[in-house]
Amino acid sequence: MSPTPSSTALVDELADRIREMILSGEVPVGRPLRQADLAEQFGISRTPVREALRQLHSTGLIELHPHRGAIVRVPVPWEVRETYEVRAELEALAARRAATRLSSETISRMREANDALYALTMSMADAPDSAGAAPSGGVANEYALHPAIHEAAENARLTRMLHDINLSYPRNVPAVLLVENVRHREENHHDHVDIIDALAEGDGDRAATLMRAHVLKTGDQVARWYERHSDTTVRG
Amino acid sequence: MSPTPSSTALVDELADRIREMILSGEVPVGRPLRQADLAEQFGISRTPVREALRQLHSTGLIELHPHRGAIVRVPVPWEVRETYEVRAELEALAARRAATRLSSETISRMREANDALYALTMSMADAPDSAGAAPSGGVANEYALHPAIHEAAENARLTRMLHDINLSYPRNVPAVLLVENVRHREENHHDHVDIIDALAEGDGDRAATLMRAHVLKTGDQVARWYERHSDTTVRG
DNA sequence: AATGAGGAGATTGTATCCACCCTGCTAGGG
DNA sequence: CCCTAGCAGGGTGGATACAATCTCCTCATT
Repeated sequence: MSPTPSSTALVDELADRIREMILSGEVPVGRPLRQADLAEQFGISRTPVREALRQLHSTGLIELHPHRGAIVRVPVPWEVRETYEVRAELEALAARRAATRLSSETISRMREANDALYALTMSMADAPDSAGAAPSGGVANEYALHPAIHEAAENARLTRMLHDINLSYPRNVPAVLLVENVRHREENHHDHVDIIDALAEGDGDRAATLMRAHVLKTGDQVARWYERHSDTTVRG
Repeated sequence: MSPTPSSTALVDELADRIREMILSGEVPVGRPLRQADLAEQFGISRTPVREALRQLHSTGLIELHPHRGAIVRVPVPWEVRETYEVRAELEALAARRAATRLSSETISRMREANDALYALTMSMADAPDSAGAAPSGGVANEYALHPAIHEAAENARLTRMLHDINLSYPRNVPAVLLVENVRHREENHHDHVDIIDALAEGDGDRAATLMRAHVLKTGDQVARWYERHSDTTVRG
């Protein structure tokens, strides 16, 4: 969330910390975020906390009610669909641009990361204990393919907007989808393979089309997940 | 810039005011924005000013240097191209969605607004005095077609992202392009007519393709304008 | 004359303080 | 018994005060 030049470290880092608490599910959805509590928790005053919360509000992660405080925003399913529809177009653009810019080494690394992700989700499914609380660090690799494409697209604005979208909703939802559902896991891997193939051939149009369909499909799955778990905490 | 629930009125309104000062060119590019000055100017304390500036920073309109203050960000031409490339995809998506949702009355009103804009730019070109300092209020109608499509697209996230993009750069640049250049004026009007025709026929794919090309062309013109006026103030 | 150290002024970043707003409880009246 | 007005408490929004940092000017030294 730092467009070009880094602003002050403290409030941005603070916003990152709070955002991480929300995205990881450490702070349940709907829980009010008390400025005084956060200030005490981080050993600072309320002023930076206020600014950090406002920053999170601008990205749509929390709601700010006039004199009542801030609460973690609970995304309704149709919002998820809207977001993924936009994300699909942006990811498609990124894929189209990346197709003519990716080096063969990078593509090889993308294949490896994709296979590694597949193996990881399989192993996590085998251990049903950890299936629910997917460690965000490990499954953050799920996005390893996408960031590689974003970077290769060489469009800072595009990268930033996709980054912002990724920080809009708790990120453990797509992760649990991969772990808990065999079909999703297979389809995700297969989609990625197809996309990488198109990128390897330098076929931007096909990569874009595949990517758009892939993201829309994922969005549909995430939205369905939210529909199933509606009015429920999103702790995984 | 208010995602869903309105936060406090003051800072948001303040951010709008400052943003308007920047977008309208009232504050020259590169001029530092002093918190104390703004606070005194609006008769308030520095605290809300800080938060408003941070809000503007998150949209990329200003730069925040750690202990040195905020300055209006000068967009470099390649940034403009990047932004318009993203905007083209989003506008294309909006057009595709709008094609199946627009009522015939709305389309009629869009035609009228488009013709009115054409007449307005012609009259402004006839009066060379006001050509340079195009009143933003009048030429804000240039966007009348686009917001109508955004609204008809019925995707809040998409609308918000397009809105944010529109607030990223001084808006008088596309305006002067329309006023000062006959070919741009003609092409713009013609593009709009074609897009409206496609929308009237409910042809989403064609509307999207036309819109994408239209936005990319406009972006190219704007980027060229910036290239010509590089290291110059953007006052028109 | 050029360069670097040092200090004064200005400006931002953070902390603290006060006033207003909102909410929930309680008491009084219908 | 129910409904409404009033009051107390918690919490945020804004103002003010203080500390830290940066810039620029000045002056001494090479």
